[in-house]
Amino acid sequence: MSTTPARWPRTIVHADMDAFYAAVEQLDDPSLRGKPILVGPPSPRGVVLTASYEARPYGVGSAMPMVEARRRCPVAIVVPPRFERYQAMSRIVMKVFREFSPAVEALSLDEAFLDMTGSEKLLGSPEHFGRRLKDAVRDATGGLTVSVGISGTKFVAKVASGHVKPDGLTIVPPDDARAWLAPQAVSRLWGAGPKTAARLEALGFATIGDVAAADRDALTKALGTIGERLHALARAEDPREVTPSRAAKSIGSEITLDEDTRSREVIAFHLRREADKVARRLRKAGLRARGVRVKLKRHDFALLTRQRTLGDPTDVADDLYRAALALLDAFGTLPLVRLVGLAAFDLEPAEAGESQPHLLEPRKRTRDLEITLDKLVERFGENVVKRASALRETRSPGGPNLDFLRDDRDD
DNA sequence: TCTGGGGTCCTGATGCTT
DNA sequence: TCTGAAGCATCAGGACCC
Repeated sequence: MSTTPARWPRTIVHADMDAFYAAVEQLDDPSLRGKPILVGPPSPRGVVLTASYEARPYGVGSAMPMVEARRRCPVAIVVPPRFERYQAMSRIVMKVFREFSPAVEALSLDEAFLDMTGSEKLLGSPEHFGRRLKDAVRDATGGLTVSVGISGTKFVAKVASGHVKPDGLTIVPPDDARAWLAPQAVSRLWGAGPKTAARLEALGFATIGDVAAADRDALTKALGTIGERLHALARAEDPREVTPSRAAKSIGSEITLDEDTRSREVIAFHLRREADKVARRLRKAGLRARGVRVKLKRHDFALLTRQRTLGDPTDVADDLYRAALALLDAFGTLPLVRLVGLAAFDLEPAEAGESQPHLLEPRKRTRDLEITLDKLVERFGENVVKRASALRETRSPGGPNLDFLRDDRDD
């Protein structure tokens, strides 16, 4: 075994903040420290985004329905998410990462890969720069901890960062990677979710070592290309590079309704709001879309989608909304739905200037701003607007229930 | 337990073009 | 002009990740 990075073909670090949203809340509010907290929306159909480590012994975790999490952990304090605050803290963390390597690939707000290949002369052994990275994050954030995995590939580094949590540091020399992975469950393979893991287990593969030892062609025949990929990962073969930035391929927004509906008017009302949000984000990103996709989730959780290519690329809410209405017709008789979503895809850069909010043509801004309460009532009818407003009021009690009507600012 | 919202990638079916 | 094959693009759905 060698932990001397000079002998490593590549040195990849995966850094994963510990219970990030919950940790930020505990950092900002000392009264929450040391207590079980659940970060998640107060909506009756919400799920837990992050549970603090104090809450986890009660059997709660991410993606668990909030109702169930509160049943399991009645003493937990529920905190609504503050994404702007998490984004601000994430920028601080990513800045620390970039002080260690110019090649930082953010996977989400709270985790990133760093390519540290060749940095051993400057920063010493993986143990040494791993500890320095953790200390730097703690100092820059005022106390947040990060778990770090270091190995020769992205996949092994990622599994390693999750090996000891919170505040862990796990180093897996490339020569040891395959043996280190071998006893772990197949569900730890990147790309093997519940369905694929169940199929692997049905085929007799319980551990990553079992997959590594399998015949590649047989695995590919049984599972398709995913089988080939999992076989390579299980053998610690992962040539993917750390890529600092990737262009977005789609921008979408969706909302789970507090009550299921089959009303075209109510669904159209929500599509209008999602179109406004998506258009605003397109302009902020300096992008226009060539395609629009509408997503409906049925009451039984089956997903239905319809998409179309637009004649001209757009970043205007009205264009997205018109396309969405046409797609709504393409569904035919509407089922009982619980979620309404709209996404823009086939993105391309907007022409210079048009992406800047302050440079938008007055006519274009007027087109987005023209959705006033009167227009909504005219378009959907008073009852629909009242119903949608009432639903919103139940989600944001006390708040101005139609504030989104003015929400055209490019924040 | 009863399931969010943001995405990416893959697959099979279908339709268009050559 | 018609037909079939091949290649490509588009669409809908599924699985996955954080």
